[in-house]
Amino acid sequence: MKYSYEYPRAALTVDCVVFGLYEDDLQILLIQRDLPPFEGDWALPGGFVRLEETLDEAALRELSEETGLKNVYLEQLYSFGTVNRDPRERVVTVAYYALVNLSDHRVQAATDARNAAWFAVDDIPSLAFDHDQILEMAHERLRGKVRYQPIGFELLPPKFTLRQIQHLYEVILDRPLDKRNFRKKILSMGILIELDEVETDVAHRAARLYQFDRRKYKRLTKQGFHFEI
Amino acid sequence: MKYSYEYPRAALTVDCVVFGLYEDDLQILLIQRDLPPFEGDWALPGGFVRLEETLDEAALRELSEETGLKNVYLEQLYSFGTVNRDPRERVVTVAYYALVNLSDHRVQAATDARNAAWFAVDDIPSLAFDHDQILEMAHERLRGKVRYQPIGFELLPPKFTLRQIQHLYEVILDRPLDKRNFRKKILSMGILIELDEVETDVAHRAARLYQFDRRKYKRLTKQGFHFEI
DNA sequence: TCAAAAGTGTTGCTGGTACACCCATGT
DNA sequence: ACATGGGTGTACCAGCAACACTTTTGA
Repeated sequence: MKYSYEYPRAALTVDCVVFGLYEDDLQILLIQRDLPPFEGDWALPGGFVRLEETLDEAALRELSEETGLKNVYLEQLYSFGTVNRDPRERVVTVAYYALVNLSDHRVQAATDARNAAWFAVDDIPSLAFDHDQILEMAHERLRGKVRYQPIGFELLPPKFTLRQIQHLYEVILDRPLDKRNFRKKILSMGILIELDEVETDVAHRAARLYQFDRRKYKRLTKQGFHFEI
Repeated sequence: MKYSYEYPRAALTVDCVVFGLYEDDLQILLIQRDLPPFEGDWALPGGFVRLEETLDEAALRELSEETGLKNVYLEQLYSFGTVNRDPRERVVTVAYYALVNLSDHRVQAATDARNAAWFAVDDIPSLAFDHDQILEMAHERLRGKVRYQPIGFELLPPKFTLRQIQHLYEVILDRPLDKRNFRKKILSMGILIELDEVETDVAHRAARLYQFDRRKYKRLTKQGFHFEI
């Protein structure tokens, strides 16, 4: 009890909704709490903001500490400040969402190490605090933003097939897309690099691999190009 | 100095970017600071969050206290938490933006009472703290959101002409729109109520007045309708 | 040879854009 | 009568949606 202030202060935390794509599911990463309140319940990874770090830094640090994840796409979502969202005292949280590529196996291993687990977004246990609400908003934001910003690529490995991107959009937008129209559209944007490689270890015709061309995307954007699915 | 905690805590504030439309300009409301730091500089209205109020409540309270504004459209923008954004100590701010209807003359009067003033967004003095950056983000958000959510009406009086809406969009989007196409589009959405009234006190043919039909908009939205200019 | 997914074009329709003149009203 | 903005329709074009079959590959 060494830090005193003239007026009472809320505690400040960050929480992260981490999305990953695993086979046919959009998943999120949860941590099982080992302390009250909500002991044993699942919660979003997160923790207190330190005085010497920015909000973004706090979110990245907590992610790394609690889940081992690094180099993820991270974006601020919203700040939640209901008076009684934490039963102990007033806590305001700045929520973030992150997109990670699950097919990178090191990521999987890193998260296995702790009391963290992946859950399909449409099969989530009830969460601690107001984390259900945070998750809901993050999911909505992802569904919205994925359509007009090329953030979907963050959920895929660096080299991917057209089928994989289409599948990603189908899972996130929760509706089927026409194969030919989808290919026509995404290729016509000119933001994919067609590689001289095909996928391996598949029991059928191997599909061509592509890469997202970030430089070209930025260049086009400056010229008024607008990504949209 | 009566409130002590085990770990140091950042102070938490809210700040509001208040937009209004006045003739040919999109304007924002600023407060002149009468205390250091940045004494005499212009800043966004805002202040400390109290423990017994939510973030939204804090923003509404500060707006009311500092500018007299009530019943405004308010939406959370982003939280700013750079370590040294306030030279005194660590302060994290949750920024909001508000849209007000300036033609309501009581609003004008209320804001005249204090050291507050309206500035055209493209002629803003340099602001205290990181408020330039907050303003920039709010402006961007407004430009983006006005196109796919019917928030523009918040800047107009309850009864308005088609010319006024079009002008609003031209000012915010900063480009001219075709009169016939604009009218066709906005009327075809079916979210305007055509009144049996026309504007008064104009030195030419009076234009018909319309009202935004919130109920109908909500109904249509539930049926999958998507507003877009 | 079978199973599985890759890859590929055309047509119709919808909705956006471009564009100019007459009308109503107040001064 | 004139100045000012109100109000209106059409033609073209681009881009979206719907739709099915052949090819490649590994098992």
